[in-house]
Amino acid sequence: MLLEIDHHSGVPIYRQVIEQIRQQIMAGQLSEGEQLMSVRELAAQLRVNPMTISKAYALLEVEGLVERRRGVGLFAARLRKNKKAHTRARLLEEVLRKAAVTAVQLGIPEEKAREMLVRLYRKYDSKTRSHSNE
Amino acid sequence: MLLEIDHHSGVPIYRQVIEQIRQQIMAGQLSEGEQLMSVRELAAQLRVNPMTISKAYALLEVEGLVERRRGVGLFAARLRKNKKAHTRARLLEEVLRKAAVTAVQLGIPEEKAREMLVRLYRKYDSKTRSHSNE
DNA sequence: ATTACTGTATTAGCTACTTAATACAGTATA
DNA sequence: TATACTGTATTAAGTAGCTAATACAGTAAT
Repeated sequence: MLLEIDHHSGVPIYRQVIEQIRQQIMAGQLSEGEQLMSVRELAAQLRVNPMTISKAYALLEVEGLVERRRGVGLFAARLRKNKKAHTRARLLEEVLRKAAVTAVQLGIPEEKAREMLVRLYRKYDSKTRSHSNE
Repeated sequence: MLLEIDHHSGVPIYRQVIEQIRQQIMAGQLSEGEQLMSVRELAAQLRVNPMTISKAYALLEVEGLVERRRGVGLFAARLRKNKKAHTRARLLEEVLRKAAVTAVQLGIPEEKAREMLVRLYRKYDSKTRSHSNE
């Protein structure tokens, strides 16, 4: 498991941890049931206080993405395929909802909003593919 | 000009002011060149410190949506139609970009993201229409 | 110049959030 | 029980952001 923290981005450390672990789980890079690095281990790697990691883990558990077992460790939750797809859809819906509200408020036609999304999707999709070959 | 502030939403007052005025300008409810309420007037109406309003106005000017003239007042900017459309597109693109990145990261197909956007758009579009008849 | 409006720079206090230090608690193994 | 790992509750310090009080500055009309 590789995480990178940008201490100068302004984004809180615990949120960076959450986002990166969430994506690794959602993208299948972390197998279900697999044990994650311990609080202290990850804290040492990132040169950060253990409580900061513990907080990130706690919020990931609320999301249902990991299971914490005191004295044992932290494990990627075993999600049903349905659950996994559902979680993905929920995460996407959050951001798409904001976009939809904005479009409606500004009086931008559905078609134009749709085209803009597709253009942006393809832009980032191609970026991702090129990165995966590095 | 009618604004409503929710002091308990957690959203800073100045941002609530910005968002509501921005929307009123973008939706054409505020004519171009029209004078807006003065800093002190709006501050009194919202029972807020004048500097809070001034800050909101300052940021709206950076966006190019209003013009401040010290000693005179604040006016809705005279935007070319192109400029107006451009501003709208920029505002929408900001939120759509986040959605596109999320969709790509989660491996959600373009088609599904597009369908979800359309569904949400229609949902909020119909809500807006029904409200305008109240 | 005076008056009465406009907006604003500075400063300070408050609050919420983030992070960290410490001490504590659960589990597994010998 | 002893040890060595796990995670965690409490507390406090630091920081950033928001709001407000005050005094200041520009404009217009008298």
